[in-house]
Amino acid sequence: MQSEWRRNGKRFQFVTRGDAGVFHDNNAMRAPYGLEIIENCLSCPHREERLFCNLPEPSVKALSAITSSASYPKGATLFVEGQPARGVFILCSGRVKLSTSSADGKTLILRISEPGEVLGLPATVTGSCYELTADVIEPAQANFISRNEFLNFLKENGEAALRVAQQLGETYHAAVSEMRTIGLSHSAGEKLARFLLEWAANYPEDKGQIRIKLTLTHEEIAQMIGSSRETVTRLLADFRKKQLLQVMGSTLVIKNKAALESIISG
Amino acid sequence: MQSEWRRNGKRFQFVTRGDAGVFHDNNAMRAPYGLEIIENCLSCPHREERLFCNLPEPSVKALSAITSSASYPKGATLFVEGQPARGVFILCSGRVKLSTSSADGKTLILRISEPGEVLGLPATVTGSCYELTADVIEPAQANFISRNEFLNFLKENGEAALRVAQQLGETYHAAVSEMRTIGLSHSAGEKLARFLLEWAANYPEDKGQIRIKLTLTHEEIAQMIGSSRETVTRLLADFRKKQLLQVMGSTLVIKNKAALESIISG
DNA sequence: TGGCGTCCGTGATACAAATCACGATATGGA
DNA sequence: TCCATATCGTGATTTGTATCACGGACGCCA
Repeated sequence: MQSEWRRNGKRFQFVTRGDAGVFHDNNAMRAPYGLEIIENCLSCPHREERLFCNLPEPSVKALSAITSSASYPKGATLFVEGQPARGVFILCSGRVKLSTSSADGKTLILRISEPGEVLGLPATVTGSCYELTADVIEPAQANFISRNEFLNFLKENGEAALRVAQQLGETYHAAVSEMRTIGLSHSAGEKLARFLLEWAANYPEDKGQIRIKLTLTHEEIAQMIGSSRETVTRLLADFRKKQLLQVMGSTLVIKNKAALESIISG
Repeated sequence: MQSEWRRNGKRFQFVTRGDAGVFHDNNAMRAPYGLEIIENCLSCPHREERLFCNLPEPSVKALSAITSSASYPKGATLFVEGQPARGVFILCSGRVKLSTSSADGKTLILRISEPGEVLGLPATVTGSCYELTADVIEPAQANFISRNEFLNFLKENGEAALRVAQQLGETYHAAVSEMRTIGLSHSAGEKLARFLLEWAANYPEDKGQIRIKLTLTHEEIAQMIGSSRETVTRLLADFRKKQLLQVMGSTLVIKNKAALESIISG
């Protein structure tokens, strides 16, 4: 199995060993991203955390038998939009960017996946093509399960199938949420405020202030809210000037949550 | 069970008989939308079409035992965004608009549901709140299954759970597709072209021409592509002037599909 | 150490599209 | 049939923000 892809004007080549593939950029004169099969792991720290927590013991064993773990460096690509679904990736560590892009190179990021999430699930269960591209933005370790084995497993384990349905429901929920920030805003400022508040929802609040970690470039933020890099820069500067937030490296402190919320109300 | 909601400045009251509820607008001085339990139907024409086609016979029986059918007039609301999920609606006939709206009344339509689709599925399986509002735009008949009974059914019927997962995957796919039209376009014209082509994908092509039925107001189209009513009117007029399409009442003929596609690309 | 690539900051400019405002048509219920 | 309401069509105006252009800061590697 070997094929080529184009994305953002760069040429990509698909390299696979076993079933878990990884893409590398042929234009960059570097060694191909290493793909290292670590083990048939039973002990991923997130194995039981979300998708298959508390499954009956036989199911867990059956699952681990078909799972293979691999690690991916920053910049690696788990799968590409439009490519027939090979299977699912259960993210154990690191972070992965899920995006789609148009013919002219514009990119829309739908989601930054955290450890514990399952990537490629919708396409795998429906048997269609991956609808998004998954790029590693922080060195990641992931468990791969091929489509056939995964579907067979689900057929045998009704409980797991229900879990999968739930995970899909949550994924959909997140997508709708993302659509709201992009589609219901009158201005870019509103979009950015919505984005920051949603991002902050995962962090604890301490008397009106929230410290959040935002390891994204302005460019990437722009791609998440559907605006340009420059406006993101300007808006962040603006928010800082208005004492709404504070930036120290990759950590961002929301100083005035209420004011941010009032931006999205009008 | 009785409660009130606010949406777009109007007051709604929730009326339920059995488990299938319907909302009506108290400001309109009309009789409440009728909710008429027709039968515990085994014979919905779409029962077997999508979600539960070819299930083993006992499963079908179990399903029909917990299903109740009702009909809803135009303007009725099956469920409202933010309301705890009561169950799923399997649409037998008619069409339903799925939307979300912001505090200031702006509305984003995510999808127009056709017969055979299952509404409220994501929220029901995850046990959260409906993330969208479902309004009937063409008189509809739908089968309702309450959350508890539906989940129990899924636990007992692994095959059905898998089917549900697939349906959810397709729903997600459609959502991503919608995001692309809204998020990846540079201009409103591009969005409209994307929307029309996607809509036309369900209709047969006859030597470059496609006749599609588009029973949506300009306002609604605007809410689907995230722009204003006026620009939709202007753009449609523009497209007609350029011989890209032709409008006769609620049917729309795409005369030059290639040209529409070229709008998207550049 | 010097070069190179990526990322951030900021000005000037142009243009698309939201908004406002109004009239013309359709539509549907009493 | 007639009136009320929804929907459409179009002009004038204004504003937000994409885009272009450039310079500076920083990290990385030869």
